[in-house]
Amino acid sequence: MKAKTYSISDLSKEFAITTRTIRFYEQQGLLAPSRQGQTRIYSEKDRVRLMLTLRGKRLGFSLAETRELFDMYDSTREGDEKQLEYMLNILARKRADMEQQLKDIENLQRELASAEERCLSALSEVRKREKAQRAAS
Amino acid sequence: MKAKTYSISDLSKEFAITTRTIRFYEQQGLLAPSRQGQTRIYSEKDRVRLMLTLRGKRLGFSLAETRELFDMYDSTREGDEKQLEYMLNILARKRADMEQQLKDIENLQRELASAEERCLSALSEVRKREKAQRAAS
DNA sequence: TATAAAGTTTACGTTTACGTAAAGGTGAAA
DNA sequence: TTTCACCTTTACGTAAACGTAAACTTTATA
Repeated sequence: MKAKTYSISDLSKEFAITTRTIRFYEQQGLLAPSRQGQTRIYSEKDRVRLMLTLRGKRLGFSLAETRELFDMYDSTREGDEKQLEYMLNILARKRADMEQQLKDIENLQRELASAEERCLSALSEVRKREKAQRAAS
Repeated sequence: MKAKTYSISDLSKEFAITTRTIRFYEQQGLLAPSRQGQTRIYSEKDRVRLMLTLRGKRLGFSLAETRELFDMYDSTREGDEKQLEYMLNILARKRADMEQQLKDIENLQRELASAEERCLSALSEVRKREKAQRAAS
């Protein structure tokens, strides 16, 4: 039952972020580490929340949005009807957002691939010409 | 040969953004509309760039990044070897980013779906209990 | 015991991406 | 002709997400 814990620098190293960032997330209500005296002690749950927060960032979520999702997730246990309906709405919106992002990414991937092709062929053109030039000198 | 053009408010309506935003993007070098006197005239190319800029935003690109991509795309025509190699590097990085985002989205979609399930079953629980309560009164 | 290494709080600074006036020009309709 | 509606520039304001520095405590180690 020895629950694994982490120091702030453990987490900052693992996720390649500054301790300032981690404290800031706490201040924004995203993390709630326990304390040992003054020092923050992070549980596995805190670590997961940090991961989720960072993933949220990669997906364009604001910290406030992520926090809202966390809060709702927690309050879902209480089973308030209004809350549940509200959460379902948010979930539907997020899912729509993700659908859009999927399309965006697929399109961009296609474009990046074709840009890469054009780039490579332009590059081989340049190199062919260089070679010809060297041969002629 | 009558090339279609757009006014600033045309574009602001189409994309549901303010004219301030559009002018700001121009100031950041993302758009380059021609002028008729003082008034800006947007070409189809401008419109496409605006679309791409907005998509970039949805995918977490900064305006500076998007601008860099535009600039590179344009300068690719000139076929400078260094430039081409540089662009290929950037393209590779972006593709890796997009791969990560794809994974992020797939994971989040799964989680949203399961959160929705839990939410719905919690909701039906609540309603069942309410019904029972009404019947008992 | 002193000195580094890691932790803390407080607080002002910075960048990005616009928002929000203020003050004015231009052309068409009433 | 005046009154809209739409355009312009200039410029200060702002929210989000940290960066950075100062000043201090606690713990480990030489």
